[in-house]
Amino acid sequence: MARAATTSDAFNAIAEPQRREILALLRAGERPVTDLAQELGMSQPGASKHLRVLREVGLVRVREAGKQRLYGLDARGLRPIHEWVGGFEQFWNESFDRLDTYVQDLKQTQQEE
Amino acid sequence: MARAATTSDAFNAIAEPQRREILALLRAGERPVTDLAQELGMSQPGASKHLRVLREVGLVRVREAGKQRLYGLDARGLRPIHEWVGGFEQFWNESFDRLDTYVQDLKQTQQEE
DNA sequence: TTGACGCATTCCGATATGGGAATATGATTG
DNA sequence: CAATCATATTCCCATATCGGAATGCGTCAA
Repeated sequence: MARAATTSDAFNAIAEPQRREILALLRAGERPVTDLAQELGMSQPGASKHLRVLREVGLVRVREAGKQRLYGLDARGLRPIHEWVGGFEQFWNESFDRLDTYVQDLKQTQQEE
Repeated sequence: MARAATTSDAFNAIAEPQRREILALLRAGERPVTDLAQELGMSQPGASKHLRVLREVGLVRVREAGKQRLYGLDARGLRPIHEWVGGFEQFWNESFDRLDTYVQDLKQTQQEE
């Protein structure tokens, strides 16, 4: 088997930096593709491809507006990620005083040898 | 270019479900490789490979303990992710009343035609 | 030393990627 | 209808993946 598809879930979709930038931009409101492409310095096909991925995982919605297609944010799919990561909050605070102490002890032990 | 390396940052590293499971398990404390492999139903080399990725992005630390290597959680690298995703919190609440409303309006409009 | 154990690495195959270039599609305008 | 604008899709390439199988390597016990 190979790596999971970027479209397999939001975790994979947001692993790509440019897609994160797109999402960030869309917080300001809906935007047409070319707009996004230009603002982020990517090609039009590039933007379209990233938007396709975001659409497939449901992080973005499209609305037809004449010639244009306006993409808008649908952040609901980010919530599970926030919750999963949040499950580690106590560990990036509390716990690591211990670990740092441990590391310092180690260094000191080595110096003493 | 191809897809970014899984080791390029924490976002990529946690895109893989099994690595997420490893991290979750490690909240309970340090564990040797074989332990993890067995508990998660993966092969030993499989576990080793995933742990390597997690180590390279700094989400995990190793400690030699005789024959064994004890892996421990270092969740600090998850904090930036939590913050980035958190930047969308207002959008998965507030904003989507509007969008849902919009969608309902659309449906109604179509029925009326 | 010889085994045995715990882990890491390497080699393989199948697969999916992101980017660039070219092209197709669809709606709008004249 | 023809031309044009806004997007999407397709093709191609270089690259990196995850998984399985086999193997390497360091540590400990007899």
